[in-house]
Parts: sequence; structure tokens; C-alpha cells
Amino acid sequence: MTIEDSTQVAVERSNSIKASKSHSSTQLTTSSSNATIYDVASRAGVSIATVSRVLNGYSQMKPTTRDLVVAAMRDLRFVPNNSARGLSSGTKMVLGMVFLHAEAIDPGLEVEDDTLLFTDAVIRGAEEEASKNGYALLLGGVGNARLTETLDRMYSNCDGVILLDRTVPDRSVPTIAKRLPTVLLAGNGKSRSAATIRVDNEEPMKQLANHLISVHGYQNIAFMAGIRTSPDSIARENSFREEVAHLGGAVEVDRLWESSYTTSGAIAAVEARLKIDRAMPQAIVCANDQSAVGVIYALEHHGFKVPQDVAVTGFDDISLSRRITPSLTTVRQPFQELGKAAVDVLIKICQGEIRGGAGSRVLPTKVIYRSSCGCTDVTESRVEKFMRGRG
Amino acid sequence: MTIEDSTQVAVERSNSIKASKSHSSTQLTTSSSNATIYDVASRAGVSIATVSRVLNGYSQMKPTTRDLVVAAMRDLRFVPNNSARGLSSGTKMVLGMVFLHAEAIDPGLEVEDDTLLFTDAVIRGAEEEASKNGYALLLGGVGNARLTETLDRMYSNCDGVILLDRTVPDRSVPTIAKRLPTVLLAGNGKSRSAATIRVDNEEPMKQLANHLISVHGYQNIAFMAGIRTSPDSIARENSFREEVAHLGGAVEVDRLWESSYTTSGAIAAVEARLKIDRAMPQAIVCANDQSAVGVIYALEHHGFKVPQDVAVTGFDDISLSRRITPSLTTVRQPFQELGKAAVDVLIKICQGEIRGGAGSRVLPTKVIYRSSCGCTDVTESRVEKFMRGRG
DNA sequence: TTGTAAGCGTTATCAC
DNA sequence: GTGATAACGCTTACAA
Repeated sequence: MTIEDSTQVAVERSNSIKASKSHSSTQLTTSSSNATIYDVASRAGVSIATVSRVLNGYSQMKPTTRDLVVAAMRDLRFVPNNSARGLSSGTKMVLGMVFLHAEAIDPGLEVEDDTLLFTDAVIRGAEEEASKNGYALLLGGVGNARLTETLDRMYSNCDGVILLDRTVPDRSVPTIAKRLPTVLLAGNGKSRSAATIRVDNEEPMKQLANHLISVHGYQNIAFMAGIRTSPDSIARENSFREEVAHLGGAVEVDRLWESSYTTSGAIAAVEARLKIDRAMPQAIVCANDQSAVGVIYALEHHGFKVPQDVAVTGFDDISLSRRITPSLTTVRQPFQELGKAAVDVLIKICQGEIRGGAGSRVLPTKVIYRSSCGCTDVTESRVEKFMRGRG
Repeated sequence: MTIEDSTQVAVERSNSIKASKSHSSTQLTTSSSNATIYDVASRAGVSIATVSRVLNGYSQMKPTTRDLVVAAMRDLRFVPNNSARGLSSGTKMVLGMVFLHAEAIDPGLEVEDDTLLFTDAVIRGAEEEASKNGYALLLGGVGNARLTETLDRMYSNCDGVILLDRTVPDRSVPTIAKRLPTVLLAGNGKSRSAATIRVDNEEPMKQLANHLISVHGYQNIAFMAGIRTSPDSIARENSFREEVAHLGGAVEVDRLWESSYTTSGAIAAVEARLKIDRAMPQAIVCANDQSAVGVIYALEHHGFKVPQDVAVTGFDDISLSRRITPSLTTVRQPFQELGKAAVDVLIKICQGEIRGGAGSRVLPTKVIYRSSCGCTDVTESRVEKFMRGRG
């Protein structure tokens, strides 16, 4: 390429630039289209490179020049086009969050209002953390068989992606992680290809086992699983069983004890169990609060008193667990913090501060002792319960 | 510009193209970077224009050519770069949803778990409808004083935006709508610059007034507002007052009756009212369920029986309203449908099918009569209540 | 029916 | 400290 060629090209681009400039300016008067850095540059009497520098907080600039540009930006209400930035720089400042639609969580069953509490809270936490760091959060709900499209949407729009538990089969994770920085939320923590953020399921379940056996003296206990393939459910059940065995108690083994994590699922499970055997265990430990509520409802319906006849515990500490009678002994899990932690780690991975596998974190949980386990119920009104339960 | 100039430019660009091609291919072997249309084109032995046509479903193509391209895309696991598409076509296939963070909804007050139920459900509905139509949903949470950044993020990333009630001051809406197709969700419906999607607040409140006065014979009634500036709260209160006046009843007027839409706010309001006057109205109609729950708690705490001494009604039909004792008479509002409708309208506006103001919609609501208004409580167990309340 | 190449609005690499 | 311009990956006239 000769100098002349180069010059020709320059002329050419100058022409298009001019065209572009006047075009934008014209449209501004009209309505929708936005000002570009060309508009800002010409108004400030500088080159687009200078405008770009201001945009990106480049430090070695003459303050007066910067002020000029900033003023022009303000006057034109300039907002940079993120598609262009993304194309040019390769970073889109957008993170993706892939989750399961209700229909996909519990196919065939009617969806309960509370089924997605977990998802909702995580999303909010994630959004807050993302926006605090200048990132936007893109939602990717996965319904029946829409996984591919959703993932593609993530690939084409995001710098990184958070996958909620069970949205993606384990074997696909490495493929995804190869394309995009990936964080797993509440998975089994066994992926070597992506960081996993999860809560401590083990410790509180051991505490609970200890409490039920040592404090209340229960011997026969059942564990109501959520979904048998769910890592959280599995972890909770295993830790609980281990500790009970360790303490010489017994946990009933029966495939009936599975709730789909839902109230109605738990009701159905208890009723199925009653058909086989009218005798109930002394305590039923549930993989989540929704199903604990179902267990309480069903027991009551069939003449059992909770906790006098059967004790019940949950996991999550959703707001209902403080409002139900008897109030629910459960494990508090920091939903929003999960979302925040996932974003935090994901951003670090995107920025190359840490490498994929190294970002895993386990967030602490806390057993909350209320009435349903047999601990004395303070006789207080619902107002008092409610006020005390906050925060 | 002469022909020669044009040719020079062509040569120049060809060079860059070649560079680009090999670059991409190299990286593919490594890991993260994706194939581009150049890679697909060269593998399929066609031009990038042809690849683009396949990508965009252009119909007048030789089927064999299309197959060739499709195969190449599959082989390379090609996913188009949406930044490039957005930059080139001006359409990003991304919609924005702007909502209030909890801290901003109720500053100074601790956040209740259920405060964001409405937001969460709307977001889910919106995401589902968006993804069904090939759009992604970008979240823009607005905390304290972060409105500008959030809006800028919407401007730079989205084709259109949904603004939830009270995220943005009324006067800013025209400015936003001028930049971006805009849909207001649950606003006052008075904006001429943007379509508004809301629920029917008027009809159910009239029905409720009728029911309380004609069926139960209540004469003295209070209305517990949510937030006094909230369009929904205002609309509900006005319709209710009108109908009560029409029927010759009386609605207590006192600024004390305001709950911030929260349970704790309602408790505080009732207690403040009790300090002034121990006599309660015969019925308290609330702007939402959360506050109705607070009213029930507070009344009970101070020795009033609901509904025998005081009847209480809500609005929303959150899941708690079926579980609380007494079960809550309320108005069912289609949360998810709101989100879906907003997206549906927004997409139509983006695609030029309808113009801004013309897209407004009012979704139907339905009064659900339960026990808290004084209607006979069917003596059923919580299981039965729960099962009946579903769907 | 397909190919060529301009253009989208940025960033970033060189020069000066 | 600032300016010129190539490059990012795609869409879309326009040509063939």
C-alpha cells in the first residue's frame, strides 16, 4: 500500500464521516436518534479520538479540552452506543442470568406463587450488584426446550453468564464455560470448568439433627426431599442423615418423601405416606420451607398436632415461615447475597482478576429456631411475631 | 469521489477482511472467541452477504446454498455477534425494564420480603413474553439517585423500555419516550407520550363498596391508602369513595390512613389511629394485600376480631391472602399478564405496528370474596383452603 | 440468486 | 496531548 492509497482512503472516510455527522444532527431535531461521538467532536472542535478518551476516563488530557468535550456531550445529551462499544472493544458490560421458568421447574403441576421466590430474590441481588459495578443484567428464562436459543442470546449479548441450578445439564457446562466466563449458582459445586456459588447446606443440617435428637429427643425422623436430583436437596439430606446416624437416630428411607419443593407436592407425599402407614415419624425435616408448610397443612388435616405429635422443619426462611402457625423452624439462606456474590465473582473473572475454577464460594447459613420443632412458642400476638421476625 | 478512489477503498477493506478471517479461525482453536460470518462464508464457499441472508431468513435463495451455509454455521457453532447486528441494523432485540429497588420504594424502612412481589412477577411475565418473541430483557433497577445511569444504560442497550410505576417522575416521561419507544406500567394512564398498561382499579372497587354496604350493611368505612402519590392507590381510593358516596355511606377522611403499601406501615397506621380514637370503623378497605395483613394483625393485637368487629379487604391476591386467618377478601390482579402485555405492546411499537399513545390497555381484575369481609368462612382445613385457592 | 463494498459508532494504534 | 484511521462483525444497497 502506497502513501497515495492511504490518502485516498482517508478522503473516503472523511466523506462518510461528514455524511454521518450531518445525518445525526438532522435527526436530533426530529426525535429518536442519538448524537454520536462525531457530533460531540465537531461541537467541541476536537477529534473523535479525544471524545473517546473522555468517555473512557483517560487521564493524560488537558483539563480544558476535557471540559470542552464534556460540555458538548451534555449539550447534545450524548449517550454512547453500546453496540458500537461492544463491537469495538469486545466488552459489552452486560451479564446474563439464566434461570428456569416455572413451567419447567414443575411440569404438569400448577405453579405455586411462591415457587420462584428463590429465583426472584437472586435476580434482584444480582441486578443490584451488577448495576453498582456498571454492568447491566440480561435475563434468560429457560422454558421447555428453549435452552439453545437462550444460551445463544447469552453468547451474543453478554460478557459472562450466571447459570442457576438445574437450568443446564452438568455435561453442557464445560462447553458454555469455554465460550463465556461462567458462574454456577447453587449447583453441586463439583464443576471444574466454572466457579460455583452456593450456600452452606452441611453445617445447618448437622445442627438441626443435633437439635432434634439431643434437645427434643426425637428418634424416628423422616427427610422430605425437594427434587431428588437437586444438588441442594441431596446435600441437605446427606448431611442430615450422616449426623443422625452419628448420633444413633434413624431416618426413614422411602421414595415417597419427595415434594417437588412445593406445598402441594408435600401434601401429596404426606397423604400417600398415610395410606401406607398411619404412624408418623416424630419429626419431618424438609428440604425447603414450601414443602414444610405443606407437611404442616397435611398433618393438621389428618388430625396430627405440630409440633406436639410431629415436629417439622424447613429450609430457606421465606417470609411465610414466620407467619404460619406454628411458626417454622428453618435455615436462613441469603438469597440476595447469592446473586450478589455470583455477579461479584463473574465480574472478577471477566476482568481477568481470577480464573474460572478459583472463584467458588460458600455462603453461610443460620438455623432459626421457632415453634414447629417443639421449641416453646412464646405466646405473642402476630404483630409481635411479625415485628420480631423482621430483618 | 472517482471510481479509482472507490477501488482503492475496496482493496483496503479486502485486506482487513482477510486479516479478520484468519484471526478468527486461529482463536477458535484456543477457546473463547467465536466464529464470524467470514468464517462461515469461507467454509461454505459463499460471500458474507449470503451468510447474512441466511441469518435473516431471506427467502429468495437457492435451497442448496442455504443448506451449505446452515451446515457451516452448525459446524463452526456460529452465533452472530449482537453488538455488530445492533450497530449495523439499529435493532438490538433487547427490551429494558426499569423498576425500583426495595430501598427506593420504602426509604428508611426495613424492607419486607414481599414488597417486591409485584415487581418480580411483572419481570417474569415480561421476560417470558419477550423471549417468546426473540427479544431479551435487560433489567434496570433504580436505587437512590441512580436513575440517570440506569436510563443511559437503557438508551445505549435497548430498542425500547418499560417503566414501572413511580420509577420516573411524570415530567421525564416525554423526554424518555422521545429517545426510545416507551411503555408505562401501572402508571396513572394520563401520559400522552407513552402507552400505559394498567389494571382495572375502578370496577372492582365499586363492586367492593357495593358488597360491603349492600350485603354486609357497613356504614362507617376507612380506606387505607398505599402511598398517596401512587396512581394505583389514588385510583382505588377515588373509585371506592365515589361508589360509597353514591350509596350513602361514609368513608373516614384522615391522613393517618396510609401504609406505604407495607405490613409494618399498616400496623403503624392502625396503632396511630387507635391512639386518637379507640372506635374503629366497621370496615377497612386497603390499597393492597400487604397492608391488609398488617391491619388484621394490628386489630387482633388490640383485641378486635376480624371480621366480626371490623371487616378488612385487600388488593392483589398475593398467595398469603389465602393462607392467612381469616382468609382475605381481595381483588385479583394479573401480575404476569401485566408484564406480558407491556412487552407485547412495546414490541408492536418498536416494529412500528402501532404508535406510542395508541397502545394503552386496561387489564381486567376480579373481586375474590373470602372471610375477612364477613362472608361466611367455609369451615375447611388449611389443606382444603390451599387446594381450593390454587389456580 | 449471489457478490461487492459502504456504513453503523465505537476503541485503539500509530504518528505527530 | 491530540489527530488520523484501521478494525470490530454485521446489514443492506447496488451490481452483476
